[in-house]
Amino acid sequence: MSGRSPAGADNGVTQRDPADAVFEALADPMRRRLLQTISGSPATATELAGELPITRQAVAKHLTALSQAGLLERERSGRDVRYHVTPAPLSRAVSWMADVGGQWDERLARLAQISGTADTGGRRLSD
Amino acid sequence: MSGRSPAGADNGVTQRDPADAVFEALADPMRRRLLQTISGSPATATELAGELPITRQAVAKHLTALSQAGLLERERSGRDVRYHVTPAPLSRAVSWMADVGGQWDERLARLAQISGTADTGGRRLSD
DNA sequence: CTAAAGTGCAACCCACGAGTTGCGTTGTGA
DNA sequence: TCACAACGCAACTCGTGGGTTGCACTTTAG
Repeated sequence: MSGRSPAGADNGVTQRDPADAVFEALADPMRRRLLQTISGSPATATELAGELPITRQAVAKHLTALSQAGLLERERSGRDVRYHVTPAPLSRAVSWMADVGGQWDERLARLAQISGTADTGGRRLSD
Repeated sequence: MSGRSPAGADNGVTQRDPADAVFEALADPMRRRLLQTISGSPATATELAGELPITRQAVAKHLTALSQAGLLERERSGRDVRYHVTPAPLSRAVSWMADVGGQWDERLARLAQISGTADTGGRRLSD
């Protein structure tokens, strides 16, 4: 993404809420791929870089982004750092989607409630 | 987003799958806001621009993006175009997330399968 | 018929992020 | 102790997307 707002001061999207980070993190295909891989089995940046067409540094950046979104957790052991998935934030995202989707599908609505109570505690998470 | 791949030809993320568009569309806060607003009640670009700190043109672009992701549907009536939400693609996204989340929540997994079969027909949708 | 409102291009600007290279630091193993 | 491996930080490049302005086109209202 990019675009900022030469309009000055407040864009209306001033509040940096948690959901932002999650959606932003999931926006990048490479990051989704990483997340998926790690979900299979925890891995280090170097390992991941070995399986991907990008450098370790690039991987590291993505991992940082995913971590900041709360989707990954670092686990250091000696000189290497192993990452594993902490999917909790996903339910907030799911919750938001269900909110937007409305009752387009009763099942999804149920899903929203469940994931909502799962760790969000309730409604309202973004804008 | 940005970044391309000077690495040449195939990055490993060559396949432009549908999920890409959805996640990409949801990445932008303004777009999420639009989606949310429209989900409340269908609206035209000009209407939306009136409630937002950006120009109508910018709104139009976002609406195009959301439409291409299959999240909106245009409905022309005379000189104005009204958009309303078509949330089906969201279930694919949800399905993907549940896939990554694994069995972090058994209930979510079950529902994810359901919403997956809702219009995905099955598993596997991205990378 | 004409003015105004709503859309639809198209060109342009520029911040930001994905990716890179380079180098310093810290562990590990022989 | 010394070499290698995995990290971490920093600087730099460049493409892309969000946003804007400007103008042409079509429909509605008076």
